[in-house]
Amino acid sequence: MLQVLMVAEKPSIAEILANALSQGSCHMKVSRTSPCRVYEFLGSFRGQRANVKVTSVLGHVFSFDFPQEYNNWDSVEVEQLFFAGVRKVVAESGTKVVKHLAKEAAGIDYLVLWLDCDREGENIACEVIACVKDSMKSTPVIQGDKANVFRAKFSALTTRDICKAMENLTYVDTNQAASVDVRAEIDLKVGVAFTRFQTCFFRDKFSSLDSKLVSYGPCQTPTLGFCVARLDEISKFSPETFYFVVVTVRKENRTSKWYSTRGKIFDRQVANAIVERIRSSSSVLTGKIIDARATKERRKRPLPLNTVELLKLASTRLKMSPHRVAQVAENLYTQGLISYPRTESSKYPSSFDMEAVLSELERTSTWSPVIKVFRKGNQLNKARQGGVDKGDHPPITPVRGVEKGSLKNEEYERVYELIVNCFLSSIAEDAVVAHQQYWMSLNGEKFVFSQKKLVEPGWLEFSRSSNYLDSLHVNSQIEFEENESVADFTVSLEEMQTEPPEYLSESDLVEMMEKHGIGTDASIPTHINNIILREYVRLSNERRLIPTQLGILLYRGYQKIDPQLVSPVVRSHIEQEISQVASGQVDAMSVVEHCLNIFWKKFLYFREHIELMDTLFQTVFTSMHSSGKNFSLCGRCNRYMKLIEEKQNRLFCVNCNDTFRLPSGKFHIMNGNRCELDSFELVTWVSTWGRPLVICPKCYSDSSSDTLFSDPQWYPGLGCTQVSTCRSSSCPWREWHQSTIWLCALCVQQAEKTKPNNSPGVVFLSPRLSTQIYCNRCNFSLKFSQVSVVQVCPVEQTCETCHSRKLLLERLPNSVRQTGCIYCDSQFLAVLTRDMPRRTFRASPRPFRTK
DNA sequence: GCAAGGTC
Repeated sequence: MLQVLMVAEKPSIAEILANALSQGSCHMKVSRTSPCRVYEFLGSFRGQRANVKVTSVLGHVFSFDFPQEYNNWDSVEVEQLFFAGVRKVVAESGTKVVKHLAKEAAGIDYLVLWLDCDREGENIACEVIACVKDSMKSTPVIQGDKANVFRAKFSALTTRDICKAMENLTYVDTNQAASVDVRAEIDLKVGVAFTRFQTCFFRDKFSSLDSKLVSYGPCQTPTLGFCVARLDEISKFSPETFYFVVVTVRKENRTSKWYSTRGKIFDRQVANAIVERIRSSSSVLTGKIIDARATKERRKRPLPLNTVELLKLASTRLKMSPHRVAQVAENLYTQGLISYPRTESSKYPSSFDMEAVLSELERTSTWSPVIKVFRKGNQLNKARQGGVDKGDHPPITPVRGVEKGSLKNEEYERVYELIVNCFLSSIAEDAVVAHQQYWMSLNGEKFVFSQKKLVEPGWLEFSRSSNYLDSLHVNSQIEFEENESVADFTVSLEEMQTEPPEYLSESDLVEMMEKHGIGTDASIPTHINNIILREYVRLSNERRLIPTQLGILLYRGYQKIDPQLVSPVVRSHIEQEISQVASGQVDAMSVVEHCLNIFWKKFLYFREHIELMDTLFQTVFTSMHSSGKNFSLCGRCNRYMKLIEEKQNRLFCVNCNDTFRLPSGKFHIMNGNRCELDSFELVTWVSTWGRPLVICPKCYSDSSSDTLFSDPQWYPGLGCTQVSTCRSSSCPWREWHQSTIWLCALCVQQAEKTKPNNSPGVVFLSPRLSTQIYCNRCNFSLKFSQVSVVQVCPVEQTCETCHSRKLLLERLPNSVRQTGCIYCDSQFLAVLTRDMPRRTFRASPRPFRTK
């Protein structure tokens, strides 16, 4: 019997496929180790009996990365990244998948690939082939008569569509797959190179720039660009005052507002003159209706829904972030309730069965009244002209009818409802609005009054943009007749101001990104999220994107150096080149080389002119040179270094132009005590949680970056006195280290309970008052009573049970000497009492020095 | 530590 393996892009689709293809007769193979489920059934393949297995991957199995040696930021020249040979590595989510596929493909005759029908899908298809090539019965052949690897292309997860795809198997499109690799390599190299360079350049330069990463990306940066460009429009705007001459008419207890046909008047004097002229009329003033006109206006029904439109609508109407909407829609899709939610098409294919969707909805009690209304008022229209069929997937529509309240939560309900409403709107009749207008002449001035009324609601009945609908539901129209005289009115001036454009809304941004080809419909939400996370923009309560200072500076900097870097045009250009690879017109290698060559040159230019951006940063972010106060002495040049107290505390030597990172907390100067190793002046560090400790800024800075918390020799807070980095035996502060005992039991207990990442403090014997023990992190503190001399025994004499260092005591009054462990020896515990008051310590503070 | 693209 033939052995056939089918692979989908995600587990949920594998399940749907298996059920559809086996008519529900498949069974799930249970395996704890597999990352993805496997379904099995007996069926047929190409006319033969076959044992069919259906499983999946979890998106991409591989991703591109630099070889290990390129990962060191300090040793790799950034420019070299452009010439590095990148390799495909197993992606984090793919580690188990590789083995899983190889195992399931053992001995199969045929492989059928059911990945999503886009370029990424073709690329993943190739990844799957790479994983199974050594397991299949014979070498994979992906084309021609001898092919044993096929591609199934489906556009909806209905049984009908799935079976149709099965009957029309095609081949993997390697050109499309290659185009994805091209994009990946270019994005990786360009993004990483610019990001590393910018980050390193600015990080240690500006004290108040506490962002760790100053990233650049071919998608995220142009996205930021859109937001700042709008800010520019807003700041360039200068408001203007304008006036309307208004006549308020009362008739049968109702008022109507009539506007002068002159429209906006920007000159106040002119506007006043007009009002005065009417008011000062010598005769009794009456107006006369000189014209009445009724017209009808068609409001076209919306186009069928695609992803971008869904993201926009959900942001404006449901106030949901694009990121969240994408997640919810994806879920509705995998539950089989809506069609594939990532599509660019806004035109139903000719085969699309609207009636089937309608009757599916009609089966539910929630939607059946709505469908009834629909059938009564609407012909089953073909959707409006003007949509495009991108050939990927059909527009987003409901697939199954769902009762209200049966979905996971409110968000799901609302997104589903939006999709149903959009579907109904798209196939309903156009709406018709009656437009009634009257003209009146008053002392030579002409005024117009207009009112609208919804005559045929059409699609508006299903659209939830109720604001618009409400505005049309006027109680009743006010009517006038031609030649009618109007006597009861007042004339006034209405003052208004032109308004600046608003910050970009999420919905606007999504639209602009789509228009310029920035990101895919699946990744647009991620990019928006990204620039928020990096603090280049922030999201206002009205879901508008407001650039931050950092975002603005970056944008302006790129504009000064190379405006193309923030321009969407570059991305579009790359996309075009890639499309040529996808269609097989150009080979992948030459496009990679061509594009990287361009960006390499851009990089060199950018690096050469970075001071243009630097100047901008200097105006806003405080430079190290001008901030901070003179503090302790540099061990190299013996001049004062500046202490900069920000999120990340630092000491900066203006003379050596070097930065030393300090832990968080407060610092005091020590009177001239120097580190024996590097001559840097020692400082006292008072952390927010514990006791003061002495540290050497240089030793700390050097050690803190590469020391692991798991190293028992290093616990933050141990200060200069810790063993692993300080090799000086004559340093007087080594005494501190010599008095350390072991980890604080209370901290350890606490860490086990709550935050395992927080390393515990260390208990040590007070060097000043040798009858006290305290922890440098928590407020744990002990005091000896009836003991005269206490010392910490040498390192070699540790407790066999708990590894803490033993203490030497001399008991009063007989001066009996004994050694033991404070944690394990009961006789020790007897002379220890808990020392409640928390002591504070200060190492001879003195006034700050000045230059 | 860094991109963008899948999906979890």
